[in-house]
Amino acid sequence: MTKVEYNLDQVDYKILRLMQDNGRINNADIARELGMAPSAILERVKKLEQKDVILKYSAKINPAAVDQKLLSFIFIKSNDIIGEQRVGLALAEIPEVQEVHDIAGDDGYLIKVRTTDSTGLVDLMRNTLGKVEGIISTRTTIVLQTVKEDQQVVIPE
Amino acid sequence: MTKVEYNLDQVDYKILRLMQDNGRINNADIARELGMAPSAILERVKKLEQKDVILKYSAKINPAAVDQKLLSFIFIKSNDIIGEQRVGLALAEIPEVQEVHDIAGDDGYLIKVRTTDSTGLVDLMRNTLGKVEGIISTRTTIVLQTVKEDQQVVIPE
DNA sequence: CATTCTTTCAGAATAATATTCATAATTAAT
DNA sequence: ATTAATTATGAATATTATTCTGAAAGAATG
Repeated sequence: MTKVEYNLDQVDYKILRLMQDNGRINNADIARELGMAPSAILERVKKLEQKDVILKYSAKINPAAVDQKLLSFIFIKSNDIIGEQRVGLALAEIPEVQEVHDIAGDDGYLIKVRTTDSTGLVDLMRNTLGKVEGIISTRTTIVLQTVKEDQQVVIPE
Repeated sequence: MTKVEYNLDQVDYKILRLMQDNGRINNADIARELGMAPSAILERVKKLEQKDVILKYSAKINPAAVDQKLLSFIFIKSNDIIGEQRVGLALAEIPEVQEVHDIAGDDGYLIKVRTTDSTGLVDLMRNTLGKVEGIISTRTTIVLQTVKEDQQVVIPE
């Protein structure tokens, strides 16, 4: 348990807002936006990366373009002991599983899964989930339509 | 309803894999990786952006670093008619709401919300959700711990 | 306060990448 | 086959990234 101090200031927040919105914005543009030198921006961005404030950069790909049209959420009850997460880690290794959350109340997980279609989902549940030791039951929720989906976080001040 | 043809080939898939993993990878590096000229990569990437295969680039920010430590999922029952989504669109406008999915079965939505803490969640539910017309009921699920969270999509071939 | 230590920034110099464009190669269409 | 359309290359130029030195600003110390 390492308590981390982030100590971000107003300038950091501005940089984060810009980069959250456009992960490929360049230092020169950020510098222009904030009225600073590019070299100063570079230093700050590197620091933000090192402090794990910025965790990753990624291109968001249209799931339909790669034939992953079905989105589902599955509640999974497991026999994991509190704290450990044998099942959770096994679930996390499945490529179609985008998220694994340990949830309160149900000694279980909520996972988010993308497959080609319902057949792909059934296959995944049978062939992959079925082989994970410790799963007691599942309850699947199919998404008909996604109205919003991003990971933009609210940045203070 | 516009049926779109994406027509992606092996090279596109390789580019997508690289960019999904590192949204800031540069054309020169992709070119080296694929044994092509940087200018050719640039053209393809631009095309992928225009065809909405690549939807967005973004920096993933550590929620804890900006004091958004609590993640919750909320099922929301609404009186929206099938197809319309008055409530869904209203929910999508809330900055703390990262995702809004129209789900099968319950004439309702599943939303993903980040707040500072449980107090922030209660405030949001009272002050913001409470003002959305058409919400019949809610059921909240608190996330204790996240094991995995990304939007990496499985890319074929 | 003065001094030291630390952090952050600016600005210049250089390295690397992005972008453009004309041409060649490849692929698809008829 | 021939033409048309797409995609790639390679060179030239524009921009940006990166490094580095010194200055400025802040924090900590006595």
